[in-house]
Amino acid sequence: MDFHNFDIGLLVALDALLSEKSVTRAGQRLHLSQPATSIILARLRRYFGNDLLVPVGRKMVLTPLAESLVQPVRDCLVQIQHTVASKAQFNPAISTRRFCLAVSDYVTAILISQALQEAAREAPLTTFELVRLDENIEHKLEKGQVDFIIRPAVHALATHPKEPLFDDTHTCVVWSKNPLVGKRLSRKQFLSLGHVAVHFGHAPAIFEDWFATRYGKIRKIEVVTQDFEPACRLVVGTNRIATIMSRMAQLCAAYLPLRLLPPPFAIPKVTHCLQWHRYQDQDPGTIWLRTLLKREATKLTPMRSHKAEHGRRRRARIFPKQ
DNA sequence: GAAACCGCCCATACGGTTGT
DNA sequence: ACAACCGTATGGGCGGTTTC
Repeated sequence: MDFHNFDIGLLVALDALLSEKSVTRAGQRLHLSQPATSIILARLRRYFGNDLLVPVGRKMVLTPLAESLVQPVRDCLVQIQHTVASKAQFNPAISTRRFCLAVSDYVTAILISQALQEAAREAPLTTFELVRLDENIEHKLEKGQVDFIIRPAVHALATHPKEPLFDDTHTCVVWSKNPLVGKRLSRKQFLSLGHVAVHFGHAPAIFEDWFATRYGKIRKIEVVTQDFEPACRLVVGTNRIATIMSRMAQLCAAYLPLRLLPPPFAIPKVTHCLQWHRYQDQDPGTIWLRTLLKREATKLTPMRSHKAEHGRRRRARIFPKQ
């Protein structure tokens, strides 16, 4: 193939220039000086026979040709990045690779903490970065800045592969000394209490979304937090209630004065799935971590529905263990 | 309102460094 | 030795702010 002196360095610089729309900022991103970046821009202009970036007042704007290059150039770089990674051998025993996972505190608590213990045994030199499920997370996956996203399957992207990991139900959480709630929770009580809601940046947690769609804004949401664990802490010492994933509720109840109650609504089970970039589908390192996460997920105890749980407790009272 | 000033940004000239 | 690339210094354009 003849690229007429167009090398991958120019492609990386073009990507920086197109996304930053500034020679100075592109230079900072490329760890080059502004003049060096300006010369690269001049080379790109000669190559394409187009100004690419033109000054409008104090800003630089993209020409139509440059606009048309933004996504193809990005796709091309992501594909190169993943191709290079997939060609490299992955040996867990000696790999120093860094994996970036976008997860909630809930997934970290119930799955990732265990999975990383196993990873430390199999691949002691690998490192991990856990990032929040913020509004840019899909963009970060597209750009190759995040290797995996673990979140409810209903939020998964259709454009990238995914695999279900585990199911969970919802549980209502109140302070153990909450005087307004007994052993059971009625719909009337649920609606009369102040609520602690969980929102991940721009998006509400799956229960909040489900409830709002079904019943509208009929709850008193008194506190909004970004994670599940703080939601549990924020009901302690108050008459508030939080509705969160059951495994997280059980974990928190082990060290916080909480009472767990079945929700007075039939909330559907939530399937959490693992998602990765389509270009990483054959990457040996990604396959290793996918396999490990899937294996750890199967070790999670299956969640009983609350109806079954009630029945089990009743049977336990009737037929106590000897 | 106009001029002066300032800050930001880009392009160019020039010299140093590095690899072939 | 030469080419390629980089950084520093510098100049010019532009817009915003200040001063008169």
